[in-house]
Amino acid sequence: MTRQPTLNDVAVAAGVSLATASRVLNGSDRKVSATLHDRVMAAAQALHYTANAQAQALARRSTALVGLLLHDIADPYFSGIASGVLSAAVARDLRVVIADTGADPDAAVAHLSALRGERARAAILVGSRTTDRAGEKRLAEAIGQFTAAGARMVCVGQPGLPGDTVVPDNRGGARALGAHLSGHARVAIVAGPDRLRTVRDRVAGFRAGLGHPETTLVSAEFSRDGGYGAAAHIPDGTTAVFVTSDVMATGLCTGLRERGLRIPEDIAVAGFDDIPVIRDLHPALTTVALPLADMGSQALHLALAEDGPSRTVTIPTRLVIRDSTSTGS
Amino acid sequence: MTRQPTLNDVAVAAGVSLATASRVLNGSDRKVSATLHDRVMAAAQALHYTANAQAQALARRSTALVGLLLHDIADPYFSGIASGVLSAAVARDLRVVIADTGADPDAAVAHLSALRGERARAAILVGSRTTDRAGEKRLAEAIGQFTAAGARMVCVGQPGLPGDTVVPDNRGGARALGAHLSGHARVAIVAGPDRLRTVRDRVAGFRAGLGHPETTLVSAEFSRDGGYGAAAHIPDGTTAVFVTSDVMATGLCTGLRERGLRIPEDIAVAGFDDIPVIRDLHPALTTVALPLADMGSQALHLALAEDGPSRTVTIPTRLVIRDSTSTGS
DNA sequence: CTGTTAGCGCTTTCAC
DNA sequence: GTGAAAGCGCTAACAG
Repeated sequence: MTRQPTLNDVAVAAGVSLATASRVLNGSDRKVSATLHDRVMAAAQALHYTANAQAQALARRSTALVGLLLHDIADPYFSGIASGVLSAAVARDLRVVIADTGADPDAAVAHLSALRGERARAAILVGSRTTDRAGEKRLAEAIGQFTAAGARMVCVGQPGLPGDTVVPDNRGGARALGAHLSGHARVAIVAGPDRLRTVRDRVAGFRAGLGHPETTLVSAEFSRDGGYGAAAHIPDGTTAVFVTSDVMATGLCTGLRERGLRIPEDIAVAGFDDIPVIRDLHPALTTVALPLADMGSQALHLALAEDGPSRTVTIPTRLVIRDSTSTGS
Repeated sequence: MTRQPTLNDVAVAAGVSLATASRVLNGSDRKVSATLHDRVMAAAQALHYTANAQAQALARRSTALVGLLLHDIADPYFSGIASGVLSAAVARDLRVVIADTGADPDAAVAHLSALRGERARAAILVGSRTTDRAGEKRLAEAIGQFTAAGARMVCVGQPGLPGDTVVPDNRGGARALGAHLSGHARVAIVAGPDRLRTVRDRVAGFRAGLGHPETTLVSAEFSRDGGYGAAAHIPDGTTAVFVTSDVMATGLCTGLRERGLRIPEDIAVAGFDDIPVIRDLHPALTTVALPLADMGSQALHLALAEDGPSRTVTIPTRLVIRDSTSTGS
């Protein structure tokens, strides 16, 4: 546990001033003679010098930190987006501070405050789902304080909050899927919480594409278990189900199967998002594909904007028909 | 984009000294009179003051940062562990800087160096799989420099590197699975890269439990596609396959099915890890269960140790028999 | 109990 | 081209 070498140590070892050492080691436009440059580099190398990021941040009044707030990193939807954020971040030499917000809206508020303390350049909030109006308001307020400090806020998949937004074309994608299933007479929808704009858009789009009203609407948690539980509420005779997310659909399929229903012979099932694993379900799941990693990268790019007004990036979707609806249409 | 209020701003607003403001706002054991305390709190509240984490770190010579380095956050094995790390971190008021290391061993080296610059308290490295000896050596060296600075290093699922270690009982778990499949005469193993100790332990344990040699050993990438591709190399007549990870097994099942094989009637399949989604495969996959989130929390706890020698935590495993091997045994 | 003051390690004018 | 010195915002002795 030796003390980390400081820039001063390097300067002394190289026989130059602090300023010179700083100029050669940490990108400055000022010129330094080749001789001194090499001496400093050699000294830094020998001492295994690494600049103290905190001290730099303090002196420079800026950091390379970006916050990534997501509902649950273990959920493939979120980890897919996170993956895109991480790869874009490393390409831009940014560091990512990550946190799960879970079901608690105030968790996001708390993390936003921490990020403000860390002087993060930006924060990316992915699909925080808040249960209460009051919580949502506190969140909006926290975002306001965060951006007031000069930081950038990007929300992914959840429009309506201040800041930049990356949203899929939920309505359009769902409409295409509805059209795909429009041949079915008895259609059920398993929807996540109605308060979520995402859910509403997907349901509305699906209905528009279907062309006739669904026979059943089941509301459930936006999780695998939510979908699993919803299986019990699908009426006999239903021939197709649209589920507002793949994660839910995955659970639903298991639940339907336990009821003795065959997919797609007895009942077709389609989801939304295109998380990787659904092509390995049996049958593989029809879905509306989202470029998850790409959404993450785009969010990071928005996060880098120096200033300017809020922008919204709409992500196009793509209908992917697989075996879970093969007898449909 | 107003300037963030500083502690000095708060002190002035409250009419107290910098020191007093510091004492009430940022936990000190020193006592402050109730009057001043309240005045400071009120001022801080009014200004939306949040301490500059960098300045604190510099003055305190310590941070609340922990690094989390994983192969690929989009892989459910890693995101499961990450989830445990995050929940343990938030409970201890630690911040997590995350990065994917991918296939490149030097990515881990680079991130470790960045973490050193950030004066992170500890780093958790999850299953970095390096291809070359030289890279591994550079990694060990980077870990050496990291810990020399007084930071703690924890490796998860990958013994052999300096620092603390969290490893599952791969051998024991695989042995139980081998015993479960010992009734099969023609057994194949689909193994990840042989250079990985994890893979070797799982293969060795499985063989010990099986009690007789397997008929085929297929080597593949430690990924879904690796497993998928391996399906082509399973000889006809094989009645059971052990795959060294669930992610690979997931791909393998799809590949086998495309060959027209029924699971488990024609061929039983078993994996390892118990990632959440495998219970929703059809048939649900038999596996050796690992408490992924728990492993992550344990890693974080090891990361918090003040000092002392390296420790190793062995994680017990549990055989979970599901339908993919139901005709086996 | 409260205030003064010297740093923490680095960047950045401003002189030389 | 190089160096001296003044901070960046906060903590922690050290005096009162």
